[in-house]
Amino acid sequence: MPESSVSCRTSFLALIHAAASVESVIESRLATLGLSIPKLAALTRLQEAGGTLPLGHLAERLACVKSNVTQLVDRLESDGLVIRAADPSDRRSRLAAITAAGRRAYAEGARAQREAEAALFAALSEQDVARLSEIVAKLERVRA
Amino acid sequence: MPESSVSCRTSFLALIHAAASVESVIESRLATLGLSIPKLAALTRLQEAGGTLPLGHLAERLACVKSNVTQLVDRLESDGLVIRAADPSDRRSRLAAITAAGRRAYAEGARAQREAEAALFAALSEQDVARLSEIVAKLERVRA
DNA sequence: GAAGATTGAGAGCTCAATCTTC
DNA sequence: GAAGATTGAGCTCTCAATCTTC
Repeated sequence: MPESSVSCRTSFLALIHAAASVESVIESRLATLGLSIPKLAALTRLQEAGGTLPLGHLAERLACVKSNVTQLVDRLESDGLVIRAADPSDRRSRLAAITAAGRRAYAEGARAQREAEAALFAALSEQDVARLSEIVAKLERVRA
Repeated sequence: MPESSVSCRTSFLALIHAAASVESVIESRLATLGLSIPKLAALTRLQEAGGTLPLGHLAERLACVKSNVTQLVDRLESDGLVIRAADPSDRRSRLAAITAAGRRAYAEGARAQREAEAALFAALSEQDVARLSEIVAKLERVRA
């Protein structure tokens, strides 16, 4: 769990960073299943797509760079959760395919994630959630 | 800039993650100065401490593991921003000492950070900031 | 033995360069 | 040449093991 602990003092950004660190609630639950957030995210996209996806598309849906997916799938593959297969329609392309073990891991991971999120949700009122999205939207506007 | 882009869809955690990604505002400004958030954080702690700090203390103030600081100081050292010195009082200990270039980098970096934060602040009302800290506090409570 | 720091291995991320196939 | 994927180099971070000094 990397999670830039070093930056935890950027005055008001500290708030945002602290908020982000609740990710660790989910992270630790997933860790007991041998999963991580990036791994579960990949399995989720794969599952959503029916089990198979060219690496490039997976990268898009994960909103990250292709080389990142190459390595993520490497790890997933050595975990036995995914395998690479040839793409019949284009020999340049490689398909990431979820395995039976991958589906099981996905199911358990998704449940753990739902539960952790429910706990987080429970701590906030509807109004809190609304305010949070509003604030985030304002902040996002600066970013551009 | 690592910044776990892959996890950007954990339903409501997506909000928090999006918020955290405003860090990139600061990150890119620092990048033009050859700095990063962790590097600037280390220089800041050093500056606060009068220019010198045993690596272990630096790790504490940075709220991270010692081995992380070892490597961070390695990079800072090859940037010429910090040097390692012997600790006269304890031969086990090594001192990280900020250099003249390090002080200059700190000054520029701190200014860039202040400006970026001011821009972020400007986007929020006082009430927004208050609400945000409140929400973060609630979330933090779950984390335990 | 305990406290400093470092090293080794590995997860997660990025960019630039490369290789194959279209 | 452009689109797939991969590789190489590097940043940030963690944990476990090691080495030196107390």
